[in-house]
Amino acid sequence: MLYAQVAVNAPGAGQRSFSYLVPDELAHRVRPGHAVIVPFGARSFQGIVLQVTEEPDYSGKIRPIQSLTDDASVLSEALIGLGDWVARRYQSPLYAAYRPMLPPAFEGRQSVIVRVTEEGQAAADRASPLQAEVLDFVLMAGETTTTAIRDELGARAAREISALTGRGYLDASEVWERPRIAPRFETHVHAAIPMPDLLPKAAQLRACGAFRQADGLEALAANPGARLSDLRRLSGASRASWDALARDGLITMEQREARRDPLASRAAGAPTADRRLTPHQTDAVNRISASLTDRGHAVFLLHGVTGSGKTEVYLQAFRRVIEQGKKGIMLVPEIALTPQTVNRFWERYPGRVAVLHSGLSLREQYDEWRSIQEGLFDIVIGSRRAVFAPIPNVGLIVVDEEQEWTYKQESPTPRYHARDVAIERARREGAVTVLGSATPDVGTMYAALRGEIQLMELPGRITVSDDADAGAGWSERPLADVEIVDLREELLEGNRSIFSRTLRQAMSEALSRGEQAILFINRRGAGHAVQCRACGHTMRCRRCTMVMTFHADDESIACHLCGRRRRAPALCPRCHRRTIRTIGIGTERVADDAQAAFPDARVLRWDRDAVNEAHGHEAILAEFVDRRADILVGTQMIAKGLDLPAVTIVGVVNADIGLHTPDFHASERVFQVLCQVAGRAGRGHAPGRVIIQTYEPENQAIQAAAAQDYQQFYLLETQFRQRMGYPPYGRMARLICSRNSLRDAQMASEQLARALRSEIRSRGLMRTRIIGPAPAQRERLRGRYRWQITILADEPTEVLEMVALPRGWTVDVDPVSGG
DNA sequence: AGCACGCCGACT
DNA sequence: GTCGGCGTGCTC
Repeated sequence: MLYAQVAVNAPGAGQRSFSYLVPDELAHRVRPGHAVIVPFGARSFQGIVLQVTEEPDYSGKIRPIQSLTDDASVLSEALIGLGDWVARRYQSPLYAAYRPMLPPAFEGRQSVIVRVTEEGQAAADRASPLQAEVLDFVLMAGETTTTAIRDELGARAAREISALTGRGYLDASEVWERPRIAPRFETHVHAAIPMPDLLPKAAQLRACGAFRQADGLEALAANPGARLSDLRRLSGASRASWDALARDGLITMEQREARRDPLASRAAGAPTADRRLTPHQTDAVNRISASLTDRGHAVFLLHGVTGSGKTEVYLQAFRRVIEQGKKGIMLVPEIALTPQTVNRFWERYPGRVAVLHSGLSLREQYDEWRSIQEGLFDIVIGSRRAVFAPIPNVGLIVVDEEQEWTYKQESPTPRYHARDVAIERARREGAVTVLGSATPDVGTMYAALRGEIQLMELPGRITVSDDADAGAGWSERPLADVEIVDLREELLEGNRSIFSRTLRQAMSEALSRGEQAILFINRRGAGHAVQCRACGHTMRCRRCTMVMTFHADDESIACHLCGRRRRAPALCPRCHRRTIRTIGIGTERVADDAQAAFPDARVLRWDRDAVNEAHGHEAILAEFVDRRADILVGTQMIAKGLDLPAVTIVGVVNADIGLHTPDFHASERVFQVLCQVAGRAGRGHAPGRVIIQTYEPENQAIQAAAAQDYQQFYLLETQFRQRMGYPPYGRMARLICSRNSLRDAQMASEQLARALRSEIRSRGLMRTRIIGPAPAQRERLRGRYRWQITILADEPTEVLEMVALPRGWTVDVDPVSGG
């Protein structure tokens, strides 16, 4: 007898796998990685076979697997092991850990088919009016589904179904609807007789009066192996004629899987040549390459400022990987914001790069996934989920801008960090990981300084010359010149504008030279909170208690957490005076003020709102790159890896925003984003200038960013982290409980905190701390109250496994934001 | 989803 | 004492 260990997609299946009997008729087909349907409690669910054994792993009753949904394996052995690690590390349900690895649209829908029984046909008078209505409906339809009953007769009627099945009046059976996206096949036609015989045979058929078949054979002679649909269009021969040709043994038809290639529209020209490397780049490529060959896994941190040539190192490292017959994964923080990186990969390796992202249609995602699994691509580029790409034979995983928090999945579970998963996956598959950053995550640098990660520095910025006469080469460029402007002094001297005199003058000089400027704000939305100047009341979301943001375009206020939107009030709801104003600054306000200050300049706004309304990222970006705008106003998005040579001035409108959020990463984030923004200036031949405006010029994160001094920041920040016991000096896990009432949330979290503390005391764990309970950073979310407990420990997972987590709690291991 | 189990208050 | 409501945990 064969038994299968299955990860079941059922709520409450938890972190365990379940044993099932493999029915004899499936014995030779069920393998690890296959998708199955299994009974679980009263219903059946989809599952993934993790292991097939001869002995059961469970002593209770074992039920058989119901069916196999796909003959192809959806998960490799390596990914099965990785999913187990993800579930443990991030305390997620087992099946959930596999979900990001599965093909798009994998999960089918269960539907229940109902039929009226003989008993039910005679029972109309014994049922309630509502039940009789249901019976009538089902009887009329002959056979229907519970969803159809709900749609036609309403939810109340649908609730009667179980009563009716219980009394034997209805017969219910479950079916699994095929996943909406199944592989699409298309028919290709081949000649079954020698090619030179085709045309004579066609003439012969024509002589017998089979004109259509003759036309078909002629078309086939000109296009051997073509798709049936194309041949039908070319020849005019119907499907019946082709079937006749096949029946007579003149042709054969082959079913081939049809694919749509999302990159197909891009011209596949000759690949671009590798650029000449600096000595530091050469050294980096060689070190990566050397560890590829010795099969041991290695992790590198490639530390270099923006413009130091990290991408070229990745590109040439991938070449070494491909030369060894292996493949690679390239992770980027957000695919829509890094079109230039994607293009460089595509141009260097035309036709061999797959792109995985949510912008594709489901069908495209599915096709891409299948092609990757079959090994048709050498490199997969994508955002965090691509770390789970079904690529066989991984040799290298690159995590570009590894400090970005978009690599952390916040919800739904599994709340994984793609950088850490990348390292683990590479370790399991004997591959190399390269983390790249200008401002590495404090934890990554800490690991590098401890020798767990090999550090490679790319000092300086380089300019690549593609001048053919001079030969492709490079030269060093200075970093931008950064200065801090104290906004308090501006205010004292009567300047109430958002532009300091320094920034205004620098911008006007740059614009008069025909250069471009960027204005950066560390947040999105129009003029921020809405506040009454008379009584100080601020408009907050009733469900989330978040400050609501004013949007000038439709005079509305919106909660950026739950999306609730309403008209901006004209009167203060508290004191009923007409003294409502917006406070803070948003992109709209900055764009308006910039336009007023520089009336001749063309101002362009780039933030999530502008992108959603008008055109896509690439369109807005192209407008600026093509010099159809002079000033670009934007949020974090403009800080990402854009190459904008004509920008010579970058103004940070208010560097303080974000410094005071209740999250231990606050300084690190401000430092990182300021460094990134500073890197935008002077990427061309003209020198760049960065002006950071702040009310807090003595802040050390701002000073370190202005000095572009990573080391200074690192030393400062690690002192703080060590003093507080924050990561990387120990790891963190956050537990959040969400309840309908404040009292429940508070009581539940106090109870759990007590249980955890007593557990820790009785085991004598000295290096484990429980912080809280406290209201979560977002105390109210979607109408529920949220409280949190924070665990600091060397291995928070161990602490979590000591106490069974009650219902209604979520766990975030290695959180990157405050609850 | 549907069932078993245990806890608590209302009744015989 | 028993009955039953309901919250909680379990389903290979």
